[in-house]
Amino acid sequence: MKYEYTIGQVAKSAGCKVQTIRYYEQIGLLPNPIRSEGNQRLYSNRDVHRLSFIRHARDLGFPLQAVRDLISISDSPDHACEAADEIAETQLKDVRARIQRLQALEKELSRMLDHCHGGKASDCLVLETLSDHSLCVTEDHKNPA
Amino acid sequence: MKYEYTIGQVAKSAGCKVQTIRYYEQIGLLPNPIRSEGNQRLYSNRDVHRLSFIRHARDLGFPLQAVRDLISISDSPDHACEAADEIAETQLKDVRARIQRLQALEKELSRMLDHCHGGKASDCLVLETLSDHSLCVTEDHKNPA
DNA sequence: CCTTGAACCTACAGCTACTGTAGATACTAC
DNA sequence: GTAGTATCTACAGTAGCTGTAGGTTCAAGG
Repeated sequence: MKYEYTIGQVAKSAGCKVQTIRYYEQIGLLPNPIRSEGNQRLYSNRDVHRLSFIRHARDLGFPLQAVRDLISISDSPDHACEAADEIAETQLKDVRARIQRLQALEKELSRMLDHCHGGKASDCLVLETLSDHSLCVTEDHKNPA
Repeated sequence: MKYEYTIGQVAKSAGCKVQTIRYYEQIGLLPNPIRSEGNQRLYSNRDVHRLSFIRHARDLGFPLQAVRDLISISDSPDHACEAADEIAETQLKDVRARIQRLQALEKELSRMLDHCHGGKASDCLVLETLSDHSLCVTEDHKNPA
């Protein structure tokens, strides 16, 4: 196995910061890489691949713990697909819940702004609405998301 | 002005934790309340009102700095409504961007899962997709949100 | 009056997922 | 040889709380 990439090159190809890679190493998400004579980290293609797996999962909004689980699944020889499935499904539910919540927020915010644009500065509906929760149309945003 | 509410009562009515209130006080979002003889915090209706303003803004996703700005606007005598408007509008844009991003994630996640359900455990598309960014249909999720 | 238990107090550590900084060393190009 | 960039370690800081430890205060019951 060739170890040919510096941390900077790897960071660039993964679209993340150098510190992020060191952070992943520190928390055990990436293995300790070998070092050059001058004590600089050297990465193989395999390492690069793992990092891109992590970044992709993170881009998809998976929390680090889920990424950890996904890695251990994909590392295990029998690839327990159902477990990976379940993690992805949990994540999907979470994403959908967040979308719902954000849409409720959007509704309330734009309602607030619509009214305010029409009114005078003296009776700013933005501030009034914020002051008085009872003016809310939607109460959905109180739900966890 | 009557100071009649304990921190616990205020927390309950605002739907937040006691610690959160102390935290808001610490960072200067809530004024230092008066204290009872036994050194316990006592709040007025005005304090309760301000906390509910803060919580409502937070429920709407405003970051604390925006909340700070909104408070100072609503505290100022001439109520610069346009400034409040602008903050709300920024927030609305942000919410919409987040919705877009999350919808892209949703699409990719469900695509991933759809394929996986159909396939065999041996070629888990969840793990494969995560491994290979090039399998992505949407690349939108790379945009900041 | 005394005790019990809940609510309160301060001060600080911990959470997620990084990001930034300081000061030192290594590598690359001219 | 030297300049400039990349890397190294170690640690502090970010947002927005939340939890914990170890101690006080308060309200109710016996």
